Order: sequence, then structure tokens, then C-alpha cells
Amino acid sequence: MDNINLEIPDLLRRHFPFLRESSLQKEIALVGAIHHFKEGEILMNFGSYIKSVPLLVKGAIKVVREDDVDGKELLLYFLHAGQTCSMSFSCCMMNKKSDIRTTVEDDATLIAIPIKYVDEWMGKYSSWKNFVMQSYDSRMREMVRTIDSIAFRKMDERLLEYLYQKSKVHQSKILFATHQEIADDLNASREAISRLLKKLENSNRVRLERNKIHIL
Amino acid sequence: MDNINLEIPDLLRRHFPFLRESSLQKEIALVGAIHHFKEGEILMNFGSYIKSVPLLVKGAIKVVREDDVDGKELLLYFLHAGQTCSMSFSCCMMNKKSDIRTTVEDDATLIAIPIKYVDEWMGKYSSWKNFVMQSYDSRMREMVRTIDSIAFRKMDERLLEYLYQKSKVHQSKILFATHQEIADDLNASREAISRLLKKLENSNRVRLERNKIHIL
DNA sequence: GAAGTTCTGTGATGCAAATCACAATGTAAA
DNA sequence: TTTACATTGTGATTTGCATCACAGAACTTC
Repeated sequence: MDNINLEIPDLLRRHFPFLRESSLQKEIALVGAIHHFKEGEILMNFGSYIKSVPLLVKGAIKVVREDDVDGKELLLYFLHAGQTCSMSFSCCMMNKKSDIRTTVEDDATLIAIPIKYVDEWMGKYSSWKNFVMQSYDSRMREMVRTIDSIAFRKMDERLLEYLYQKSKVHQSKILFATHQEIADDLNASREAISRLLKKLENSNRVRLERNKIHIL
Repeated sequence: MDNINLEIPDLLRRHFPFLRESSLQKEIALVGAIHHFKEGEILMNFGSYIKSVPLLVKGAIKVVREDDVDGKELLLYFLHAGQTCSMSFSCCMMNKKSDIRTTVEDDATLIAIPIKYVDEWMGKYSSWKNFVMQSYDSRMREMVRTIDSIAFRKMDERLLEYLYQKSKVHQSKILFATHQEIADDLNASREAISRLLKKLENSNRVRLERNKIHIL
């Protein structure tokens, strides 16, 4: 009778198979809203409060940290379909401001859940509780990987890893990005990235074009 | 009648005031075990499975990441009384191996909770659920701060911040550490740290002795 | 107190990457 | 088509640390 969204159970079945309790699915269908976003849109910016938590069903989201002092950036990780932003969890549950910025990396579809339910369902549905814990866990691990990368790896390795990740995110061997954008994500200088890319091209690992990188 | 630990309710009251549900306190007193550890002891090492989660009631714990490749280290953060290791949460709930090493930074007393209860209580006690979520949240924030520090700050700033943190942890203006130990925590070379400390001494920010640093 | 060990201080050199400075090239706008 | 702008390429210089190489100081052990 209510404004149940009939698409949602199907989306959940396909992308969040662990959330299988049917009463939970019904609740999500009742209160969740499907949204579409285009590449480049900003979902959440620094210092903003969050009012809903996104279940990503299509596309990819980029999570970035920005330095308070001189505005330099650093990519933290990408989110894929079937994942959610645990940062949002903590932000909304503690009602704190966001530390990070999330933008759409690849045209995205998501189910937005108003924050009040995130907490409510934790006690009510064990699959939801597990899902939330699982998200925290994987995000934590991503953060540790990011730390490894900036603390222990040199730029050439980091760049390769980045290209590899980005290729997975877009499911394509052709990446559309300028050297400057890559440099921003890696918190490096554009010149350094240009030179390293040129080296990769010389060793036949990539082919470079304006705004485009072919991974070989 | 059972082996209830009578010290525990009092410890909880003093250090974990948010865990105030009396039935939860009773359960903790029933299944929790008090342990004491001396400075320098290793609580958890890389690759080990965790069988219990620690509620820290006294002292401090250091959480360190080690590089898989060449064994270099990096301090992630310190835990203080009233906190717990959310890494343990995720590790034990997902039954995964540990990514990190935790050692005792300052003689510690903790209540060890067998992991099975961590999950069980999440659905049963809202104060416990909130505590767990809160822990995840603050650990997440610590990680972001760590990332900020290594990505955006130079060694001199990082060193100052480190000395400041360590002074808080030990509640003392006199730190006992060798330059090598500091270098390890910051993933730097001993010589670099020696030189930066000497600079700080010349500008009257610290006074140096063998194995000892006075913060002025 | 002599000998060995662990720390600390400091120079010299090397290297990855930032920064500065332009030229060249490709693309969109007028 | 010419102009304007964004992107890429590349040299020169600087900087922040790592690394190497010792020497001296301060503790420990015998």
C-alpha cells in the first residue's frame, strides 16, 4: 500500500546477497530511495553532515582526504557495487562532521538509507549488523593498505598500483585522466607523474594519449 | 555463585561509564578476565588470530603496522584507558588474521572478553553496540590522522606531534626512548631523528639525555 | 678500571621527488 | 583559421631524507 520501491528487493538480491532477511528487505524497500549520479558529482564534502547512508548498486565512488592546511589531496580508496561508505556510518551515528570527500568515479546508482534506520536495524537484523561490521572491517583494511602504500612504497610502485586499481574500477584497459588528476590522487607533482608514465610507456607497460592511458 | 570477578563492575564504572546497563556489567564480570602486562610485552602479533578483545583500564597500548616487504615499521596510534582495539573486533568477528602488532607502551591492565560475546552483546545491549561503533569511529579517525601525518607533513612536524602524543600517553614531560626507537615508530632513519632532535634542543624545545628526552 | 656494547653526533654523498621554468603539442572557442 | 587554453614533455635546481662512515660519549660487564 505504501510507497514501496519495487526495484529495491531485486537490487538487494543481486548486489547485497547477505542482506537476505525478507523483513529487512521490506524495510529497505519502504524507506530507501534510489538515486542516480553522474561521474564527477560530489556526494559528500568535507565538513558536511550526513543524513543518509548509501548502498552502492552500480558504478564506483572515490573517497578522498584533503589536507586542512594547504589543500593537498590523497585518494583513500574506491567503493564498488555491493559496498557502502563506513565513514558515513561513523559520521552519522556519532553525528560528526565528515573528514573526507566522496565523488562519483563511475556513473553510480545507490539506495540511500536515512541514518536513523542504520542504528535501529543493527539491533533488529543480524544480517544488517554483520553487514555494517563487515564494512567497517574492509574499510579499515583499505586504510591500512593506503598507509602501507604511502609509508613504504615509492612513487613508481604507487602509480602502477593506482593504474591497476583504476582499471578495475572502470573495468577497462583505457583510463581517462590527466596527469594532473593522477598526481592529485597520489599527492604527487604533475611532473613526477608525467616522467614516471613516460618511463612506463618506454617499457611498453602503457601507451599515452592526451587525457587517456592505455594499459598494456 | 559463579566465578564472578568482583573488581570488574568497579573498573567498568570508572573507565567505561557508558557501559552502564547492569546486566551487561554482570555478564562482563562473569566472562571477562583481568590481565596485567608490563611495558614492552607483545599483546598481538602479525598473522595471529585473536581470541579475545581487550578493554583497557590502565596504561597504554601501541598499535604498529609492519611492512611485509622489508620489515619497516610505522606507528598507527596509541590506545588509552577507556578504549579498546577495534582492529581486534574486525579481526575476530571476521575471523581473519591480524594486520598489525600491539605492544604495551605503559604497564597495562585490561579486561579480556572472549570474542563470542562481542558479537552476542551487540544485539542484546545497546550500550555495548554503541561502544563498539564508537570505537570503530575513533579508530577510523586516528587512521585518517595518521595518513594526514605521513602524507602531508614533514619529519620535523611529525616528530613534534609524536613527542607530544607520547608525553600525553605517559603523562610525563620526560620520555624514555632511544632515537632509534623513535625513528622506527616514524619510519625514519635514526640519523634524521637525531639531527631533528638536536635542532629542537637548540631552539630550547627539548633537552636531550641518553635514552631520555625532556620536553620543555 | 679495562673492554665491550649501546647510544649519540656529525660529515659526506646519493637519490627520489618537489619546484621552477619553458617549449611543444593538442583541443576548443572566436 | 586564428586565438586561447589545457595538457604534456623535459631540463635545471633545490630539498628532505636515506645511507654510509666514523668518532666520541655513556653505560655494562668482567
